[in-house]
Amino acid sequence: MVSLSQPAYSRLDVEERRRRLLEMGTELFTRHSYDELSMADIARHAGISKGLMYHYFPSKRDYFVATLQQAATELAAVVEPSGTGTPLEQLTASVDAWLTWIDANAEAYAKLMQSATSVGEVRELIEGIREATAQRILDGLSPDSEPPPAVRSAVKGWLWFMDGVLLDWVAHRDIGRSALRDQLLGTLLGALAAAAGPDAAEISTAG
Amino acid sequence: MVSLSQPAYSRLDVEERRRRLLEMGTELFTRHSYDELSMADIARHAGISKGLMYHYFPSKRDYFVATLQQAATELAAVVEPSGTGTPLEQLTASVDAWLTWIDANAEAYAKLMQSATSVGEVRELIEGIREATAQRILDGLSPDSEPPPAVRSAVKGWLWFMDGVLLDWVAHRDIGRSALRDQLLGTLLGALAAAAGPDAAEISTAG
DNA sequence: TCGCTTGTTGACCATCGGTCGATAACCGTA
DNA sequence: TACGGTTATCGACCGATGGTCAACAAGCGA
Repeated sequence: MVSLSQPAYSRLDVEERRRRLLEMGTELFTRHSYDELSMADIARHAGISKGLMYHYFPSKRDYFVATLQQAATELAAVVEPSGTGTPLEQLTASVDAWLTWIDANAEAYAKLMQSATSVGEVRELIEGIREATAQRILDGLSPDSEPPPAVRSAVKGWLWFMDGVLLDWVAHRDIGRSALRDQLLGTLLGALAAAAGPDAAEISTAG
Repeated sequence: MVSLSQPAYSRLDVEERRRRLLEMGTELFTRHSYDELSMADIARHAGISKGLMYHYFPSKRDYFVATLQQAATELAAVVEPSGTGTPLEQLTASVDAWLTWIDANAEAYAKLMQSATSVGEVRELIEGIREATAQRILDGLSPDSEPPPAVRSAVKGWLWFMDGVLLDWVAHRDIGRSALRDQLLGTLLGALAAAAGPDAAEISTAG
């Protein structure tokens, strides 16, 4: 009477299990915030024991970050400049791709930005992206020389500007995508002009 | 032998105790991050029991937010526009005051921004400040009419720009305060120009 | 000196992230 | 079909944390 014909659980291939857990995680974490979910919750939701979660992911944070990795790499590929055209053209294309992606994944983007609230790793991840992007832009501006502090500051700040505008955008949705792209790029030029000093303000509009 | 002449603890007036706890908190939280400190730690540091902490503050988050309140109101008063002069002059003064405050409290500012990482309430607090500030600026731009989406977006994004630039500033400290102020204001003008459309870019430099 | 008010304590609880030895499902082999 | 080894999986357990609460006692007024 004790032994049932059906096994108490089914063994899955490691990669298969891992894949399922990640898939489920991406969905769970877009619906609930990081600390709304306990590992016990997640495990229960997956129909496995909590211990097994830790067999596949060393920590809750690791699990969370891993669920973002997929979207992150996909996103990085999209924004990656083509390598052809002037730096400004490349940047325009990148921003355009970036906006298109967010347009389609607004919820995920907002959730990501908000999740920086709970998970320090995400903040570092975002900060890392900003840093790398800033470096690319600065390289495009002056490939060889060290940029003046004001220019570095302007580019860095502009990336914050983008996130602020984009969060506003996904919240309101009352601006066209191409108009927004032009506005973003225009602001970068304005910021660079301001960085060059008030006397040089006409530089940005002259070119 | 059991009873000592000295009492085991001393009773303090409620407001006095609360004041001390807040004062100690502001100092503790600028040295350690939110989740580096447990309530037990804090209580031990204050020489009281953990239970008493919860007698004065309903939760750890509440305690944390309360410690920020003091600095936040002080800061709001500093940045509050004088009410005299043109909107641009008022804004200039506000930014200047803002930079001066950060110059003196760089550590606290960076810590605050970073602590948004751990405590959702702080993020909401910052977001609330941005919202209110944006409204003030928009009122200064066009007191009566609803601003166009692009303008609202530009102002909102500029406030993010500020935080990005300021974090960069406190990290590097390689820009003069007045130069930075001019750069910030110049960027706002550039952002507004970009919001008005690429054709109207000369507006910002014409004035 | 007594008794009341209430600031204060310390034991206690649920939950969380995380660990680990035991168990049993599945596969290769005979 | 039975067996044995591999290892995916379980579930009991741990220390720490945020939070609760009944009981205690410091200080004050009568």
